[in-house]
Amino acid sequence: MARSGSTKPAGMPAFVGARHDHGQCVRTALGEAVRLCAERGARLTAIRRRVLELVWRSHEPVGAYDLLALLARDGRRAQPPVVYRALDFLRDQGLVHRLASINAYVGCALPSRPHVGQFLICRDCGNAAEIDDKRVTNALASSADRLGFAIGDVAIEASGVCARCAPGHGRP
Amino acid sequence: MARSGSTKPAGMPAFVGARHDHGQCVRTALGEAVRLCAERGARLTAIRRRVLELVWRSHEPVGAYDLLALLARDGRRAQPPVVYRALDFLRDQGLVHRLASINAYVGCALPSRPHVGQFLICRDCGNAAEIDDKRVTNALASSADRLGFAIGDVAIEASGVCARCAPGHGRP
DNA sequence: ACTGAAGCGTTATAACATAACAATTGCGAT
DNA sequence: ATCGCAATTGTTATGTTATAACGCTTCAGT
Repeated sequence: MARSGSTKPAGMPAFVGARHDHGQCVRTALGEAVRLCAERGARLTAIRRRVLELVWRSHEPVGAYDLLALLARDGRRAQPPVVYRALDFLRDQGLVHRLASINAYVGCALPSRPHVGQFLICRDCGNAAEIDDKRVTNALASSADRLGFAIGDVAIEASGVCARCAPGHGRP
Repeated sequence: MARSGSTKPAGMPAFVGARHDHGQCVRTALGEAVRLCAERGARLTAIRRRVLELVWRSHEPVGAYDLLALLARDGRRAQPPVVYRALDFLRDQGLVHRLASINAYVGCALPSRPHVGQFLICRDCGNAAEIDDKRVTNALASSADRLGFAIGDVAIEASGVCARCAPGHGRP
């Protein structure tokens, strides 16, 4: 969260506050997505864009079938493959991450450069914060290296309780 | 693998060789399990023990439904909850880890003390190596700490290609 | 032996994901 | 402009993983 009370800086803060300007999060994310896709010649079609918007509805990771239900509210009667394909595209573009430990998807806070997502997932509020601690990835890479293991994809996910939800922290 | 060609030391090597004495792995793992459960007053019942044995059939993580099929070969006509309950127990006891990224289960190489499992999963041979690099967990803990996030469970899983399966490495 | 708790068997269903193929759309080359 | 190819989307069906719920059995302590 933005514990300092500051508004969102350029890099998404780890845990956003309850009253952060989420519209700004969404605008930034969508803007970046449009820009990056254009740059790459990737087609951010209507449904892909819509799924990305829906993923960004909040900082709480959302399940594929939840997205399906949300699309249904739009009047679309989409089937599972529609959502999974959109998610695949968005993941390929680095716009969305999948959290394997909870089978859910979350918008990427740092889509412009490739990185290994590290997530802190609050069991209470459900929010997920993406961090990018190079010490973690470097250490893992070095261990793998020593074993001659060539790393492809990495999933680093910690579940626990965020500061805002910690006992003793009066809910702000 | 046991790159040095040594036999299995006290701590399981990261990637075991093709010709390692797997019987020894199993005996050690089962022995430890019996000892730890006795120590804790936890009941390693027949089915739990059998599931643990089956998980230890190889170093390749195994799916719950695969275990079900293996149990069926024993003549048991077990239903999914039977396997999941056994796995839950074994996980509670730290005897088995779940790999969220591939929905599979693997025997714990270091069951006697609690630890955060870190896994390298080979896409080619399917084997999973458990490592325990404190730099990784310390770095993650420190990042979480700085955010006031209290870590509960952690999943760290890297998929890639192990040394034995690497191109250019004549299969031994 | 009695009893309460833990474990197990069983049925049913929930939740997550993909295969396969048809229909449509976008888009460059002619 | 329109042809033809490739990418995208629609749709049906099914596969895979996991859990809820409830009754019966077994075990340990008294």
